[in-house]
Amino acid sequence: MKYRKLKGVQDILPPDISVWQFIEEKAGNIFRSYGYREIRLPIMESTDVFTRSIGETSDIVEKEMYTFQDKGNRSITLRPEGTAPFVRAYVENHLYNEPAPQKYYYMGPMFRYERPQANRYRQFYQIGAEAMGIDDPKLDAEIISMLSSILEAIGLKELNFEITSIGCKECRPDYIKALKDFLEDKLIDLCSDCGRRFKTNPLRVLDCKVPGCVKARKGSPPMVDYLCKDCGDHFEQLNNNLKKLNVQHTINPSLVRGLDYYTKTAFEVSSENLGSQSAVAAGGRYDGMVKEFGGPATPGIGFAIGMERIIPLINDSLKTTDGPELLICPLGEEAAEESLIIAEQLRAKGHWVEVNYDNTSIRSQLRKANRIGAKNVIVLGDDELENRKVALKNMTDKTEQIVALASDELLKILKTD
RNA sequence: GUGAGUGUAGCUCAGCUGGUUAGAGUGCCUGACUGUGGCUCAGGAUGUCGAGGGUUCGAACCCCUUCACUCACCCCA
Repeated sequence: MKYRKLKGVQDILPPDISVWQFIEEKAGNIFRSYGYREIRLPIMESTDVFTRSIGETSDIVEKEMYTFQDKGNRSITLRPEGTAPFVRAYVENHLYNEPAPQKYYYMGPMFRYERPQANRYRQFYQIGAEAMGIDDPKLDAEIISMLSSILEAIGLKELNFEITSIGCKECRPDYIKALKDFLEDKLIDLCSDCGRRFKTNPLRVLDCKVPGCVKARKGSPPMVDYLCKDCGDHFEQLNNNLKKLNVQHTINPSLVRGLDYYTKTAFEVSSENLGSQSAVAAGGRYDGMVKEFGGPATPGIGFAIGMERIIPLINDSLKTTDGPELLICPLGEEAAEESLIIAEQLRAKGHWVEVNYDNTSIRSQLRKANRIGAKNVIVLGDDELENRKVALKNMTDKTEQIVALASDELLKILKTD
């Protein structure tokens, strides 16, 4: 084989496409019922769109971005996530001038240079939503409820909704200090990764799976205890609203976000039925980001669903392999030409009609009809051409009906199927 | 970037402590059935044994290198 696909990308073939379309359709319908409108953005941006917002020292920026120089020596990056480009577009197109909340959704590929793994790819697809201009926790509750509706509509079960608040510019530093104070004298018990995390991103120590670290951080102060008045109230109201909306969730104070721009609400949905990469969707509030992008101070909240994370959870029965409504099997050259004409007439009426191009035995043509899942078949030979009548055979119940060899006669039969 | 596992037919995989001509199942094609499918039966096609090097009288099998895939760590949807 001369060429192979790049590491971490995948070819999505027709049997799987029906699953993708199912998800996209369900999600789109629910988005629109909540007033979210589709937005389509470029898959590449100026590199600094990401470095500033995601955080210079985050793993994504440090080692996972597909970045290259274009012919004009500009640094370009294939988007590793959807929110930063969205905020760029939001500001650039002055979308904040529309009445708040402004609500958008998108579906498309993201790119991260990571080692591929089960349910993790270098090119992966996200379905995302962003709601701008409102900082009321009712909106937080509503968007989480919408996410829940989408996942439910797709038929996912055994999901865990976890939420927390990671505070804001005011209260988070206090908490980080408190956490570091707590961990300081336990540093020897932590794994080497956590030793590093202690310096770069102490919050990360909270979700380390190494048993020694789990033990060492026992009794560590929870973030929610350190929230300022504003963040604390926000979080409390969010919880109340979620209860009223009947969204089952748990509070996980050690939930950590990988991106720097998040404030207050952070949430994640995971599945017990995936491998190690169990997060199917995640999101949070980003109240400072629009201003950082040069727009007016505007709160925002959003989430993204990982397509590749939900697809393995979907029932395989959605993988359909449809066949044509009619396969025309000609015997001989004259019949073959006549077949083309009939097929064209039926297609013009919107029917899926195939013509068999192999001039082989009727047996082998019917075998083929069976294999491609044709619903009906007509055999077109010398007799049929002469009498202008054909037997239209239903492949499922084996019945045959003699009809005139004319498109509208055939049409009548096809329609009743 | 780190660690482990796996590469044999289109697909799933056998192939003993190295032994001569590399197999099975499934799928594919054809026929039995002169113009009627699925079942059955018979026949047929398809492999640089991932690649390169080495050891050996002899390598799919042992050794080295390399590539690819998979899973996990890191991190994340």
